[in-house]
Amino acid sequence: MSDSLDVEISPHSESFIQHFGEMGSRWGINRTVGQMCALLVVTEKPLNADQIGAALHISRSNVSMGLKELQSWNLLRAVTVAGDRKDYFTTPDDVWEMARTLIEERRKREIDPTLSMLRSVLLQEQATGEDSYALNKMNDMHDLIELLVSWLNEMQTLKSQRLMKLLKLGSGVNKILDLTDRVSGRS
Amino acid sequence: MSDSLDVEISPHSESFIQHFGEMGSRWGINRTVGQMCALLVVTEKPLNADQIGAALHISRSNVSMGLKELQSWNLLRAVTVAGDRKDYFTTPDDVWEMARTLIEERRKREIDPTLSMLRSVLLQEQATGEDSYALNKMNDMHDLIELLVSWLNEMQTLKSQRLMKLLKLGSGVNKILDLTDRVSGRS
DNA sequence: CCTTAATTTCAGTAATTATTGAAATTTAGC
DNA sequence: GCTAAATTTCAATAATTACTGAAATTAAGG
Repeated sequence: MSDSLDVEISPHSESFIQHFGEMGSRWGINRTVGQMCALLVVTEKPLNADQIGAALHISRSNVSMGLKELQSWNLLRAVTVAGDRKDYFTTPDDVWEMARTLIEERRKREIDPTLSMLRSVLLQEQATGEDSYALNKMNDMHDLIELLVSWLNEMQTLKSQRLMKLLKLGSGVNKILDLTDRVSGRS
Repeated sequence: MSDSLDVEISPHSESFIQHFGEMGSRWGINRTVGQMCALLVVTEKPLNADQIGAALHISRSNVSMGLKELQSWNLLRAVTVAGDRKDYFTTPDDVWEMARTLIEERRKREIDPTLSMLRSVLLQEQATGEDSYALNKMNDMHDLIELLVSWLNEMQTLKSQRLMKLLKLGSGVNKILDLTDRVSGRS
């Protein structure tokens, strides 16, 4: 059964969708995918591919490719409607969940490959000590990224409530750290 | 006085530079700029534009544009050599400093504009309560991003040593948080 | 199974972004 | 302030990436 193709988009939502389209290029994603994601976020009901295409004035095939892309980012929830053969899509309700997913995926794509590369280069490091300046830099970078990644992973294990509390504390954590230092007598 | 155009690049460094070129596209930067940055990181001595171009096999004008781009990311240190009219460039020695700069710049380009957009949309919010679902989502997103950004800003104020300690603590902070909660009687 | 709706794939084309060489501008030393 | 070296700008073009419509594939309902 074909639903209406008219998806009501308020001016506010329109701004929001446009913005995500423009920002898309600054992220690794393209305009269309950014707009699709934004549309699904601000639309309460799940949408089918035709509705998405109509709302954003893009072709059906472009929608299909965009959905595949969003799926690869784990940002899609598929919904099946009884008596309708079309697939309906929406994004997770909780923006915190989305943020976590986004951070995790970006880590996988943008940081992990560099960590692997650095590991493999440093592993092959000959005993010759040649180009020690460069190897030293790579080592520093490796350690930094490894620390960041393992910290990120630990944060990912926390419940959203806990994470929020931690974030709100901000550099206040520093004071606590200060305290524990003094107690255990470290610098 | 024209230095040699031959910049020695070890196989290790070559892998490193290639990798940053490829990853460049996943970041918002292009291949060439990624390679230039990587080259300057692993090369001890500052390089001039001709040397960079020769090392990466790119045109002089491309180097010029790339340098401008890197400059806009605050990732360049310019060095003047006595008796040489050419400009020499390198990246900051400390990879932690570079990481901080990178995170700050990415925040400015990728997060701040979205925060502004959300603020302005939410500010215009009419009393009508129309499209409340979308406005609600934007509000959630606004609060999340604001929290993240202010946390990032606070972290930026910490000294590298302090930051490292905090990162190493990881979710261990959670236990301390737990403790303070119990002491002050919160959940 | 067969039919038809729905989705995906893909080759061609459009749009965007990156790169170049030549010309213009800037800069430093005389 | 003149000269020559160094750098930047910019219009042309190369390379890449995005988008489309048509054809192929998949999947649901009888």
